[in-house]
Amino acid sequence: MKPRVRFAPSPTGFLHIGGARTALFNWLYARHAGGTFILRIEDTDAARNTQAAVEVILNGLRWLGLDWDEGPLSGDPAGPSRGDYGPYFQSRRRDIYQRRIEALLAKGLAYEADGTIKFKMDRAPILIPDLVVGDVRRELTDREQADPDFIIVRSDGQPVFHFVNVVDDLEMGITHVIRGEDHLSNTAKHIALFRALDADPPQYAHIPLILNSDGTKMSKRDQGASLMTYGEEGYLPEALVNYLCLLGWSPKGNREKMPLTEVIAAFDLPQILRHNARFDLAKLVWLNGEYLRELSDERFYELSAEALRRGGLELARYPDAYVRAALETCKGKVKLFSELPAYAGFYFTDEIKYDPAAAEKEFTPENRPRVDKLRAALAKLEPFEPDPIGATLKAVAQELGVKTGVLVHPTRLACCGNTAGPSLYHLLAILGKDRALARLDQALARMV
RNA sequence: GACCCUAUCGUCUAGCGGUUAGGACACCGCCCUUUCACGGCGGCGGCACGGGUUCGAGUCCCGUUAGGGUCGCCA
Repeated sequence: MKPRVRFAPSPTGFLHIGGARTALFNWLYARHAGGTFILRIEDTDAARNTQAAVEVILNGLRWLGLDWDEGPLSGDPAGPSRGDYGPYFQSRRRDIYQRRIEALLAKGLAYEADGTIKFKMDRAPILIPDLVVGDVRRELTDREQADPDFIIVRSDGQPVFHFVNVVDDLEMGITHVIRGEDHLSNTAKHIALFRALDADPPQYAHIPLILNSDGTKMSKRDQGASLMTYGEEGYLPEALVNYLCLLGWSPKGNREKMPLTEVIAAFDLPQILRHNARFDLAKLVWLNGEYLRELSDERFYELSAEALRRGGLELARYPDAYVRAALETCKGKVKLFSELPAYAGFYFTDEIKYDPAAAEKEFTPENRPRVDKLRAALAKLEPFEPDPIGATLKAVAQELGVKTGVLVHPTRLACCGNTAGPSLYHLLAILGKDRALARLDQALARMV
């Protein structure tokens, strides 16, 4: 039987990074096993659900490249969907839940209490077979000893999570429930519910949680908790996906960066680690840099331009060829697109802000005649291209009896405002002789 | 309070009774070099603690400690 797995988020208006990884692991397993990946929206709590909140989830999954075989195609519960097990919004499955409630009532496995309907929970410990954790024997806690039964229908008639989750997994033919370990304890309730519904529970695989870098629980408000921020801050989805694969699962063989197709081939449930993992942003950044370096020129250009516009630079004022040439000098240099406004901004403005410490060090009276001599040489240079520019720098330095670096540093600072940046020879060529000389003059004026 | 899960460098991990405990990120040197980044070389750094079992334990068992999770008319 082909596996059927699902990602069943509640539309709260954002997609948690942990939820994204849960979706990823479900997706990976489905793709690995040739199964079906289903997206189901758990919108039973009407008060906090909106179409926009659902769109956040859909867009998040799309951004990551996690396509679902069954599920909604839009955030509209009444809108189109794909698959034969719909509706895929719990808010549209009221009658299904109602039938199941009536069945439990008829069998005496549920009863009314204070306007709610409660489920008659098993008193004996329940064995939870788990593909990741192993067999877990769950006993009742002291509070549950006092009253093991739990509410499955609220007094307003709305069925609650534990119940709808089980009913939907049953009705949708879910074979493997892959979810966060925070649900492990609750699984006893779910298994009892499956039994009461005369059904075999699916196989469970509880995956470890993602913690903050300090080891605390990652909650909504924590930095990096929201998937959306990664796109905004210049991360590539393929880098994030790769990183997420490495959190709680290992390809073995000292592999780090690896194509998704290979991850799919190697991925399996029993190899998932049992302990929580801390989110290490530095490693994500490194991976992002690795992927960014390999990007096609076109995609690099598009994402870079977007990042620069986001940073307030007016690219439209410059010829497209100029923008492309400028951005090409940045490829392989930055690890995040969000670094670009600071890194490449000098290409798109004439107001250079010098790094104060560097200015003090480089814009000295001693450097004035050197830069002046270089300026004169560059002014006569034709064609104004990287190789001859480099040769000029070296020649002037030699005449001056100094290392090339002595000229490079103040020149770079004059043109970029920074001590680090793209290849100086290339950047000067792209800036063009007029702009380059003007920046040199501006810097020269400060060297008194 | 009860119940459940977990424990290898700072972090992510390899290890599945016999290893000089391996790799990656980060960090620190050196090399390369027009800066930075990349790349190359090297360094720092770990089996939480205590008992067992065994000829032999990072690996198996128990306990302690620590971290995480759950016990809702949230999901």
